[in-house]
Amino acid sequence: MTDAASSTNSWFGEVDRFRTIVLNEGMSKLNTRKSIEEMADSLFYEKGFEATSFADVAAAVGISRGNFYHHFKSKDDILDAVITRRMNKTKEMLDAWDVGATPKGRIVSFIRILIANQTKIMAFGCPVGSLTTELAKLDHVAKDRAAEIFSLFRDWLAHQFKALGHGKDAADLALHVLSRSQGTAVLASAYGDGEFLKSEVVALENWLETLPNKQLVRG
Amino acid sequence: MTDAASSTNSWFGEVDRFRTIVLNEGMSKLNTRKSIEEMADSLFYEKGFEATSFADVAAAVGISRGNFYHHFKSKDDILDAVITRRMNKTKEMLDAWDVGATPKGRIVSFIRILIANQTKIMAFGCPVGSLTTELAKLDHVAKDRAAEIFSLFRDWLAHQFKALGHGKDAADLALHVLSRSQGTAVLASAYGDGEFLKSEVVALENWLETLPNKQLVRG
DNA sequence: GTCTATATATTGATAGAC
DNA sequence: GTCTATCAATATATAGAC
Repeated sequence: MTDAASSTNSWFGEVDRFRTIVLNEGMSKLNTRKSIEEMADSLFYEKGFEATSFADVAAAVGISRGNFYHHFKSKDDILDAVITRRMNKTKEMLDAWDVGATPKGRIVSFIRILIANQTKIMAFGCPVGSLTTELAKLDHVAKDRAAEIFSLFRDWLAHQFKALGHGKDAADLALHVLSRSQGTAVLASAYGDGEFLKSEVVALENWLETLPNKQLVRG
Repeated sequence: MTDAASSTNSWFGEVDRFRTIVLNEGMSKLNTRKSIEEMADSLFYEKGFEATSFADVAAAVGISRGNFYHHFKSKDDILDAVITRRMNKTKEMLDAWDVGATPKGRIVSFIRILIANQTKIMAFGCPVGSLTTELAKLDHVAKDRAAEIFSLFRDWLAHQFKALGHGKDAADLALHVLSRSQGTAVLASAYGDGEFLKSEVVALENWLETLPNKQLVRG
């Protein structure tokens, strides 16, 4: 696990359904906005966007609801900030994976997100997949922006497959890996089944290993 | 497409984001409950459970909100009825697929749900996967009952794989097919990408075709 | 920048007339 | 069985004191 990865609270960490009040005492002014983004990120993931109210976020951060609107003008405004935050965290994580690894090793890093985040995924599913699905149902303006988080992974994966010599099929292979990981998250969450999650990770790594070896490019 | 399948409004039919009022004139009393179940089923699928209000369902059915509570005592009560309805519709569909087909042909029928329901899946995802994910986040008591819809498919698929001679791996293969279809639905919905959906269906059918041929049992 | 108080709309749910 | 009227709670959002 990289530092960039472990700092992303919506992807990592322990499940806590009883989080209530996190006091804001002594917090600098600028950091209040960051705190709101961080807690909204967690709550949107763990409760869903619709089911999370301003009161929930305000209570979790430890500020009043009124103060809230000094930092964000609407709920959609927070959603936008959360999506931006997730994109930045994702970029940090992918950048960290790029250091000192082979293309195949990087793809394995991606696959093993499922293992690293197993507890949260079994409780809340995938933060990206569940958000895009909810925003699709709401016909929300931010739906496409949320899908761009997927695109960060997709393009990064395609880049790795290109490095492995799958120039022509790289985009398809990237979407395939993304799709397999999404299905695993949905079922692991529905059943709370960690063994299934692990077995699908093994199956996906085996699939990767038995891909036709086009060529090996050090990247 | 079977009759049982095409009568399930939450799985089939055209996307209609502008459905508003469906008049209830001349409807018999007993059918009002059924109408509520049917509209709630559609709306829970298309808007999500949390985002669907009593007013939404009542307006769609064409009754007043007050009348609503004569048929259901709470929102959770409707959810329960919707889950029961979906389980019954699923059983009808699987029973229909059992008639006059080989085990492999039946599995193909399942895989091609993605094609048959492509329009709705691209707009709203999979009705089962999206509901279980939402209920998991809400920590809802009906979460496990919703997952039982998955189990109907899982057990039915496992039965087909057993008939194909995969006695030992039948359960794992069933979950794998379920997982692949879920991932396809999530990404097809996030991107609104029908070409990706079709290509994953082809890939899944190819996977099925290249499975080691254990034995062929007519079922 | 943060708070309390408040406005307004909508939520799930109830009471009682017809 | 269906309706109108209404409830209490909560939602997003605003106004203004400190």
